[in-house]
Formats: sequence, C-alpha cells, structure tokens
Amino acid sequence: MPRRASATGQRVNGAGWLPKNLSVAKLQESLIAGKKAPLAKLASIVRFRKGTTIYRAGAAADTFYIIISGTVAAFQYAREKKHIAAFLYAGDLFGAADQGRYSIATMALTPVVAYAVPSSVLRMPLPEIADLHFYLVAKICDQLHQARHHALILAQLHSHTKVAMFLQMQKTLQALRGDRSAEIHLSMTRSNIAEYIGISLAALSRAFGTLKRRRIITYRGRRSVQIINAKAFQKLAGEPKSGTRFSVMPWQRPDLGRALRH
Amino acid sequence: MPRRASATGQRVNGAGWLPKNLSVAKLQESLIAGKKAPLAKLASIVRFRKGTTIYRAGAAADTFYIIISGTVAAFQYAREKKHIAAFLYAGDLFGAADQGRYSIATMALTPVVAYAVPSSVLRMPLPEIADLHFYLVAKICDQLHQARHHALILAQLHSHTKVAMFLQMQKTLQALRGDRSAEIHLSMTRSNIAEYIGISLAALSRAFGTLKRRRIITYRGRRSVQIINAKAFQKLAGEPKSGTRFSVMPWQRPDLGRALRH
DNA sequence: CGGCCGGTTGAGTACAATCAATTCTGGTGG
DNA sequence: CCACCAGAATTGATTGTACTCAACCGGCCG
Repeated sequence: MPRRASATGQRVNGAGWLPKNLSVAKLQESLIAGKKAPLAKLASIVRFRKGTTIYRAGAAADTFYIIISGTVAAFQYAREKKHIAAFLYAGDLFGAADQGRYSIATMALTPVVAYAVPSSVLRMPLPEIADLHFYLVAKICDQLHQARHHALILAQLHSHTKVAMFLQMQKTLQALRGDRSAEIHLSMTRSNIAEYIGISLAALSRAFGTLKRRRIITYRGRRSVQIINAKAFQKLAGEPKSGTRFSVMPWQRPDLGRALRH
Repeated sequence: MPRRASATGQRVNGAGWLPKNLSVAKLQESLIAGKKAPLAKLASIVRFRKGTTIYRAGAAADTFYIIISGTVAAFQYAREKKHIAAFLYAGDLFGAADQGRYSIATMALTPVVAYAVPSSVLRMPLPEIADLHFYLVAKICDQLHQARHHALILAQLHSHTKVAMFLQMQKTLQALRGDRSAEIHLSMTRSNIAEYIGISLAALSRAFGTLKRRRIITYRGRRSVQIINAKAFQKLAGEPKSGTRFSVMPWQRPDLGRALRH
C-alpha cells in the first residue's frame, strides 16, 4: 500500500489531480464550455428531454455523443429486470460502437444537451481527430475504472454499505467535475439508484432511512444528500482509495490539447 | 431488438465474427503464436509461476503485459475482502497505467507466459506502435464490456443464476479463443469464482451442487464443466445476447495489421 | 503416510426480496 | 397561489436465500 496521500483528505479536486497530463481535464473543460466549441465544425448539438431513450442496444451506431450538460443512464435488461450500468455526466462520452451497433441502451435522466458526433469523423485525417481519439480513449478507461468500482459496490453484502459506497462515488465524481460543495447532488431517482446498486427500491429506501436515523447522512428532499458523520461514513464506504480514483490514462502523453482547445 | 443472428446459435467462433475488421483477431492470433513474435524487438517474454503476484495496486507502472498463455486475475480489496475484477486469458492485455501507477493488482492463477512491454514504447514513433495502440484500445473496450457483464452477474439475486451466467460467460470467452470443445474448462479455483461472482465459497459450492443435482450441468473433477440441459441452462443464464458479445471495437478501422502481423 | 489446501456439507441466523398499503412531493392546471 | 394528481418513495409483514461458523472430506505433494 504505497502512498495514497490524495485519498485521505477528499482533496480530489480537478486541479492538482493530474500531475503531468491534465490535458484531458482541459479538453473536457473546453468541451463542456459549449461556447465556440472546438467540435463545432465536426459535431452538431442535440437536446434530449428527460426520460428520452437516446438509443437502444443493437441499433445502428452512426453517432456518438459527448455530454455538455445533464445526466444519462446506460442500461440493459437481464432476466426481465432493468439494470443500470453507468451514470454519465458532463464531459462523458457514450455511443462508441461495437461492430457498428450500440452495445447498450441509454436514456436521459434529466434534460440533456450533448454533442452528436458522426462516427465517421473518427476516420477523417483532421488534426482535431488525434486529440479526440485520445480523449475518447481516456474516457473509455475512465469508464472501465468506474465499471470495476461498480462491481465492487455490487459485490457488497449489505444494502447500507452499497448505498454508502455509491454516495462516496457520486461525491468523488462530483468533486472531479469541479463541484466543491459539501452536498451530494443526485440527479437520478431512488429507483435509478436501486437499479444501479442492484437492490430493491424498498431496500434502498430502508438503507437511506437507516443512514439518516444513525445520523451518518441527512437529506431534505430526495436529490441532495449530506454526510454528517464522516468517520462512520468512511467505516461503511471504505476510504476513497485506488478504486475510487476515476481519472485514468492508459499511457502517458504529456503534450496535448492543441486542436481541441481552440 | 434488431437482428441478433450470431447470438442465437453460439456461433461465436473467431472467424466470421468480426465482419470487416477481423484485424484484432488476427493481431491476437499472431501475438499468442509466440513464434517469431511481432513484439520480439519491443518486448521481452516473462514467466510467472502459479500464485505469483505480478504487481500490486499503486506500484510504479513501467510495464504492461500481453498474455501468451495462462490465466491471470485482476483483483482488489474492499472492506478486507478480496474481490476479483477480471480473469484474463491469452491475448488479453493488462497493466495499463493510471498516472504511472497500476490501479489494480494482478496475480497468476496458472503458470503464465507473457510479453512484458515497457510502457515507454508506446511513446516511440515506430510503425509497429500504431497497431499496438489500436490493439490496446480494442482490448480495453473488451474489458469494459466484460466489466459491465460482470456487473450484470453481480446484480443477480440467486447464487445459481450467478453461477450459470458465469459459466455462460466463460463458455463464450473460450469459444472466442477458438476452443470449440463442449466442455467449459475453468482455470481458476472455486474460491476464485466465488470472489468474482460475489458470493461465499459455501454458497458457490451449493449452487454447483444444485445445478448438478438438477441435471443442468455435470462435472468430473473441479476444472471442467459441461452443460447437459441447454434449455434449462438458458433459462437461468439468459441467452448469450448483446452483453455477452465481448469483442468490441470503439470505432471502425478496416485496414490494419500491417506491422504486427510480421 | 500425513498434513494441508481446497472444497463440501450442516445448523442456525440475519438481511433483503416481495407483496401491498400508505405517504410524500413536485409539477400542473384551475 | 392553491388544490390536486400521479408518480416516487416509505413503511409494514412475511418469506426465502445466502451468510456465518464449524465440522468434515479428499486429493495432491512432500
């Protein structure tokens, strides 16, 4: 267990996080800025209203998307039950094709604004493409990490542990997106969380209730949670260590961000 | 639910699977051939005996590996309990770095032979690198798919369902590796499976027992399983559909395989 | 031959699923 | 601005499955 300095103090803010190659962070920043967007010439901007199915699994994948704002869920069905594989936020990318077909369905959980990029542009020899490729790869690695952490959550025995780990994860992701507030904002419903965590809605509700009664978390309304007792919370969720660090790079590439940044 | 022709009949053999871009399959083939290997000049060949920890999470990541033969487990600890995130086989790649450090530990479950590739070569401007990059990306996408399927398994309620889905997955992977035999060969212990599936060893044992007693599967010894009652098995595991198709391509690239193939 | 690791089996307990009734809440229209 | 409605969430009662602890088997290696 080597140095995990950053893990102890929740100091997982956007800056200072990527020692050498904060290029992805910068790329992301400029992508979700939206103004005079770098992708403007390659992509169009699309909107989805809450609840829209963006695409179904197996549909022809001619487009991929980069979220500018809003929350998207990637989901699939297993044995008649919906299972959410990932929540996607601003800067996240989805719709990478498998054999020209989408491998998993997606829907908008909130109103969503996104770039729609034709898959074909990835085969174009433009200079912008190199960075886009790199961004794509970095983001997919991100997704892999998150998926593995998701598996870790799903493997937990008790529902309140799952909930705590889930909240931990959302908090970390939120911090990475630059939100430094103490509150955890949940852009999905309880049902969504239950489908992600792999427990029944009833069990989820009880778990939330338990955590609140034990004065570990509070919430007013259903979309904003706050951790009151950090120590007890950590004991449940485990410290946010390796598996919780979600910004990944498959290989180093300290230079970057030429084309996309402008 | 559009055409899923390949999904119905288990015809997921190596050939005919990647309509246009069988390049990755070919790349993989030549990689695990080992003879006059394409990576010979870039990589060295290393061996690990069964049980060896190849690297720990957090260690400096100066090398990544491509398995030539054997089985590797990627694992991490959550709340004092070991959890296996993935089983890796011939052709699989592991050790991609996150900020220059490994993000998850790995160990050899069997004797393993692998290429050890210095991470630095990815930054070299050799023509071989382009294909290696592509291979790496394709493999990471693979891993993402598998991780999501893993999550699906973990989200199941009953232990025998998990076991059936696990066996299904192993069967599919085995088929993709070119093994057309009716038996499913398990290169990991029951404990390993339990750690992957997220149930106790006792429950796993009982689940195997149940499936055997119900004449859905058989096994002699512990490392080779056969499905007897395919229909009943499918009812448990669900048909091997989209989520079970593990060869992924993030974008199309019909040309390929120049440098690595020779 | 004996020990040890990996696996199976047994008994009792606890947690989460399910079904179902009730309450809450946020959005809509009067 | 308030009343109302429908979907979302909570809560209750019951059942079942997987967990734990623990004892026991069996094959493999020394």
